[in-house]
Amino acid sequence: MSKRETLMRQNAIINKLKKGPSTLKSINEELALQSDLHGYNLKISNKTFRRDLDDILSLYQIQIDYNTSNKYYEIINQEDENLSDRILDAFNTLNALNSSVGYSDYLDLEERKSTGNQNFHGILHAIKNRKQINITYQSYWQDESSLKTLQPYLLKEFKNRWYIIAYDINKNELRTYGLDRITVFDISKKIFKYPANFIPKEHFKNSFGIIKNDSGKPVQEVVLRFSAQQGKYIKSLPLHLSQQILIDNEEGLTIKLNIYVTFDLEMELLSHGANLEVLEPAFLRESIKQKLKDALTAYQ
DNA sequence: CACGTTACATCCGAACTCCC
DNA sequence: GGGAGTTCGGATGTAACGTG
Repeated sequence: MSKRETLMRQNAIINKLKKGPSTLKSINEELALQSDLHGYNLKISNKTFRRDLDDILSLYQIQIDYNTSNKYYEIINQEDENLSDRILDAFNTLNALNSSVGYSDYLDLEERKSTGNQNFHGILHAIKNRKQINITYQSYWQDESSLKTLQPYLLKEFKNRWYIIAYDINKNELRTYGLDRITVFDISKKIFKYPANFIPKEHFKNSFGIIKNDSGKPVQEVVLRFSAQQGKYIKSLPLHLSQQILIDNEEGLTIKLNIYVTFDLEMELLSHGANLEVLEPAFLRESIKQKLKDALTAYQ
């Protein structure tokens, strides 16, 4: 059974359950149907089905549980649907590209900088099998590239870039690395233990993007006032899960976030320019004010 | 009774090696 | 360089026991 069949099978299980809860029997029927449709053999034993559920949880962050009272399987965590959808999407794209080998004359792919996706499968494999990885990493901030040994926990997408959340053996702490900055990648044979207390969703609960907390300050109540026009956009596409609307009228939109003040949050706030006023906390208001002043001096 | 867990044997594809 | 043979590790299935 090829790796692609495994991926297709797990995709089929997820898609089936996304349509609604299912008994094991009807999942097996769906797999048999898909096998006929695509000419693959996706039919499996109960044991492999169990293993697939574990894999789906660790790879796609989708939890599938058995509902004892109703006697069916169902997807439990729908809140983080975006992340798992994106991972599924990436998988499908990769599969399509993999199966297109030999067709390069007929495919004209968009030119773009590598996002590090070539390591996607390998890293997922390492996360799933709890294998340490060795990477050569070229930081944005340093000229020299460095060798790192990581225990990978999670792949996360943020603003069209992919990041790996991993425990850095040498630094002795949890770090985030951009896939596009990884120049050399290999999977070691060393197995690590996935920490029971690490819950990916919880880890980034109070973070804006992929930086957990670089200021060392506790979670802040950040109050922001947007122009009425920009407010419409912010309402339809909230900045953060914790976003609460305080005031919403023709003068503007005031919102509150419970969030760490990080570098990437400040960059986001600055990108809204004159459409945004930071009200609280005071240190953030001051920091943004200073950065805007600095920006202005370049034009004087 | 149906699912969950653990242990172990088996199978198969991928990678490696060797030879022509 | 590539085809045949070999090795190895990961994926799968079977079975036995646990659990609620």
